[in-house]
Amino acid sequence: MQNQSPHYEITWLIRRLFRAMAQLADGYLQAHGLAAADRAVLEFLYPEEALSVPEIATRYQVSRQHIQVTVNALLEDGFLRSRPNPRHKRSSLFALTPVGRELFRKIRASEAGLLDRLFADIPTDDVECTRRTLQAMYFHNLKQGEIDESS
Amino acid sequence: MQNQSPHYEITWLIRRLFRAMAQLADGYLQAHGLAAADRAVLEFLYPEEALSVPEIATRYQVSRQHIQVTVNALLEDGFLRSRPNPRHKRSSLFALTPVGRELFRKIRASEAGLLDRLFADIPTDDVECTRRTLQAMYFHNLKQGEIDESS
DNA sequence: TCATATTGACAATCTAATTGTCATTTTTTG
DNA sequence: CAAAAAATGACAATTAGATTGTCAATATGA
Repeated sequence: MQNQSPHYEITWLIRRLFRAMAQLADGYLQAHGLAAADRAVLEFLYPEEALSVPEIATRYQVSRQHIQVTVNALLEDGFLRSRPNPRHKRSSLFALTPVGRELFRKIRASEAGLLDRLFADIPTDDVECTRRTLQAMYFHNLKQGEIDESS
Repeated sequence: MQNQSPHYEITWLIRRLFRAMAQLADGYLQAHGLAAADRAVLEFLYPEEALSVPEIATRYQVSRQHIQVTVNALLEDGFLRSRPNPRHKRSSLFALTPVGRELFRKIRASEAGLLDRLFADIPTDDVECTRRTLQAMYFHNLKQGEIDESS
């Protein structure tokens, strides 16, 4: 895989890194009894923003039904609370409870150790350059993929 | 998602880029009647290397049974051919047929247009820096994840 | 108001993958 | 060389994570 174009190599590496990261992530997510979709929902709500089920589904690019189930379970477990949606009377907004916020904080702490190892030998400048580049790719990519997020 | 640590942001972007890329990939893969695993097998065999089913499974980090099914189907479709394995008499090696090679070449051509758009506005230096960084992350990551590939 | 769209709930289905099992080699080791 | 251990291919059952379809109950907007 070495002698390909740099563009191709980067996408190849993104695929492999995603799989490797997902595999590592499974470990600590399972320890908390969570699935990847649960983590994604918590992540979307970790900023102050409260979102409705359809909004989360749109951002995560999955069906609203899937997120509905995920959110209902997180609600049941006390990680989320709902409050009225000023924009839509039937579809309430969801936000993290203190417990839910603490849970996501713990998940992030678990990840931190892995991240440190993953980036151990990478110079700071390269990290920043990579961050900037991937961000440009992502938002460029998204525009052609007909999404309009702003966060 | 902006005010996180750069490390965290990079992994966040990798997750999002993977999903966005996978979604785009589905389009042209389906057009060729292929699934992601098919593409992965073709990709592993696109270099001259001929591999056995267990070897491919190890590299792709999935169960050998899964790759067995995939390889059998690709063989049936005439994209792969088998030849004796000098290292193991029962487990034959697989390589691309000319048709299979041409198929993967076409897939890569379909991807090329998407890649160009994805990297359209990224300076060459940034591309190279990102490639180098992700590669370091991947191989660092893999070592701790008990894999020992050499390609 | 009335037509259209959205939402939540639930069921059925789908896909990609894992795990389990078994007979058949193959390899290793005593 | 013989016996034990491991690897392989085939097949079945199961799982996880998601989609799609449907429907009744609201909401929204012309």
